[in-house]
Amino acid sequence: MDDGFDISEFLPYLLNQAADASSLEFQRYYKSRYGMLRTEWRVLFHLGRYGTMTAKETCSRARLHKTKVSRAVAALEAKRFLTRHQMDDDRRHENLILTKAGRRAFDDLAAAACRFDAELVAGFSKQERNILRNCLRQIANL
Amino acid sequence: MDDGFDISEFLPYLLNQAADASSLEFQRYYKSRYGMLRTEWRVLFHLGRYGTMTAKETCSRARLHKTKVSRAVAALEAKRFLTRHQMDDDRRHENLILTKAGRRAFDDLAAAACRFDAELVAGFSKQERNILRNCLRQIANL
DNA sequence: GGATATTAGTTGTTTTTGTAACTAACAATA
DNA sequence: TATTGTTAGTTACAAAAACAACTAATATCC
Repeated sequence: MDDGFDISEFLPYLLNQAADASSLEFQRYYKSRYGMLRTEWRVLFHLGRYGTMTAKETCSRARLHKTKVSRAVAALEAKRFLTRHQMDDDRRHENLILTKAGRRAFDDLAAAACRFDAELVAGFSKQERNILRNCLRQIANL
Repeated sequence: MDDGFDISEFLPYLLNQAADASSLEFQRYYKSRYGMLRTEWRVLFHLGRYGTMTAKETCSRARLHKTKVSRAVAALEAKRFLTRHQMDDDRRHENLILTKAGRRAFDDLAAAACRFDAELVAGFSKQERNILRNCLRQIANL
């Protein structure tokens, strides 16, 4: 039964620990600065990065359940970070559009993310960085 | 402001997506098979891998808050996967010891973890695997 | 056109987590 | 030996997540 596999090297375990550790500081940043929750940041991030889209599209892109997105959108709307625009051809769809304030928040958070990211990979070589991100993208099916 | 950093490459984002994706199947396994929660698996994992220890030690090793560990230990005890043994020299400490059933569950889950892990890294070279795990360990401060 | 099925999104209810306050055992100090 | 402080662990309550049931708009099929 012992084929030399050490459970402490279990990838999901390492990934979860690394994800938690790496998110901590940034989480504090958007939480204290904008009172945002994780899911709200995720939605803002996708709208800021990929542009206007519907809630449905946000779900599949961000891999979030529709109830989570629904509540995050409501929260971002309450903060005046986005507005909803019902489509005429199908009134079930509503496009989510960032406001000026939403865009500003995204820009600020993206800049902060850039700084945090640089810190995280500071100790890694160019090659390590590339391999790391490539592997992660593959594991995440991104 | 645009220094060429693409937020979709943000490490905490990739890490969280990869962690979620990689944990999914395994989570289903221990949930359906043993009705275990994530934190319970974590505690079982540390006791199985590193042997008998107190709840406190489990907290720091697994990086879990004491309330989470307290509840997980209670749940594992209810499942008869571990027993508590109060220490005579300091009755605040209680050692957590896996039962036969607890050991069996750990062995089974460790074997399953091994299989899942192999699947996850199947597409990666030896070098990629090493770099990936090394980077993750560093990011997680493990 | 009207019944039925789908789809986008919301709301309500139950679990699980996070935070803070608590108890019990021990330690240190006057 | 009372007083104060610290530590291990639990419990109570508030916040957040997960899951299921719901509404409203549209599409499909008869």
